[in-house]
Amino acid sequence: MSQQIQLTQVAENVYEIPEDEGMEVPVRVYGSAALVEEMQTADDRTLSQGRNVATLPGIRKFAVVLPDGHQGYGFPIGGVAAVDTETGVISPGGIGFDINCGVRLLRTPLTADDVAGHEEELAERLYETVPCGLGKGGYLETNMDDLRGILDGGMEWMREAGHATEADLEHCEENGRLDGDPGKVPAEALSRGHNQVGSLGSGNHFLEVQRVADVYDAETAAAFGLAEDRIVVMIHSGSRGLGHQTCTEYVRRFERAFPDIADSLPDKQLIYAPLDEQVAEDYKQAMYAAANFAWANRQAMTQAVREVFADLLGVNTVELVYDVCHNIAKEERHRIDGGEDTLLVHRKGATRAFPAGRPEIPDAYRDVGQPVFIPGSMGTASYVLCGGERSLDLTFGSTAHGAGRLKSRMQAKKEYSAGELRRTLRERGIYVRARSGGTLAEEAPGAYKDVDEVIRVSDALNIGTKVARTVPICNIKG
DNA sequence: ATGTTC
Repeated sequence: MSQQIQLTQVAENVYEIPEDEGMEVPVRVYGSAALVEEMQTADDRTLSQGRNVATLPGIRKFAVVLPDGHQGYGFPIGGVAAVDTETGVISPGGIGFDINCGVRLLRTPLTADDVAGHEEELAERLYETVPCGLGKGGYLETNMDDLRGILDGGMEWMREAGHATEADLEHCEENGRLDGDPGKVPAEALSRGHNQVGSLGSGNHFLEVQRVADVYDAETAAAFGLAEDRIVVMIHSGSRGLGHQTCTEYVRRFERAFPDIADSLPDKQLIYAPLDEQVAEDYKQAMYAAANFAWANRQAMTQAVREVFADLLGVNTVELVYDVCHNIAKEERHRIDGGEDTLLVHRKGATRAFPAGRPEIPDAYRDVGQPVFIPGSMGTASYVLCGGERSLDLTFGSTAHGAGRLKSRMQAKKEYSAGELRRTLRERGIYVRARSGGTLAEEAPGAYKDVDEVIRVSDALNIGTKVARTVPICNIKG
């Protein structure tokens, strides 16, 4: 059924779908031969979706598919589309249903020896303290007024309410706040979100206690406050039901407002709104408000982690290294063909990876480069990278966001058994506490690409360079 | 990803 897309190799780890009829720009695909081959298997729509993205009005330079690219709603997950802010469009599929899904890393003063023997207890306490899985309940109790404050203020509201420090804000992309309008968030999204502040969610979301197993770049690691054997905590979560409902409703609004656009698309899921339309601006404002919610959510879980580490291990200095978004669109200045332009950069399953010097990077890291966190699949390694010097030229300042799914959730559920996975992990000293066995099977390492390979490509291309590798000690998930 | 199927 699916038509085979022809790729041309242009350099080591760099491939291209040449521009042809209907495309505004070519598609750049970054990956090793093995990773690119996985995108070319029968019925895989990653590359045809990449090609569809290249037809978007106002898209500049090239559509990007990253080494972890796999098929998603309309757009590939692991993709970047940068559009002109005047002639371009905004597309919910280029941002993702989980608005401002992202990853934050916390560092503790502990080493592996300090937590030895406490692994299971730690997993249990974290599991009890951070609501996970589908449905209602968050670590933080919030009413509707609080929710509006969160949607407007993000991490700033959290600080004013006593749930975040100034240092937390300073170590967050955008300082944990974008200028959105809570009034543009659909009422149903509000009702789904108001009691989910500080909740993990399901699927590939997790909270993991990790040990820094390898350091590749000691100087940069030191700048990030990391060293070998140090205990860190990684949180991967997003905007829960609120972001999902916001995306769903604006997809519907766009379809209704622009039936002619909907009819003309190569894929219905590519639906977009021209940026000069009011509904495009409304979606952007709602998306930024939902992004603020996601930051508050990750911050609330950070407070839960602090509570557990203080109670259980007497540790009162759990500090935020950084917090990255991997499902968002932001206006940024980029150089194309010698000129500098303001572009709306859609990153879906793509992490901003700005090199040293960019004004967006917080003071603490500006001379080094932006920290980037890339979780592997459950039970494998995760990576800390640093924004690379070539990222602005190759990927609009972006790199991958994870291992990248290889098998569908349904296929994984058929192939793997939760009990066996739990046993295998435990034999390796990793405690996994999950609310649902189904989720465990869906997230089996075999369902994902090889994260080491994804990282190797990012490092070799110098879009995000290797700083450290972390391995799990205990993991909680929905 | 998701009150996992409007």
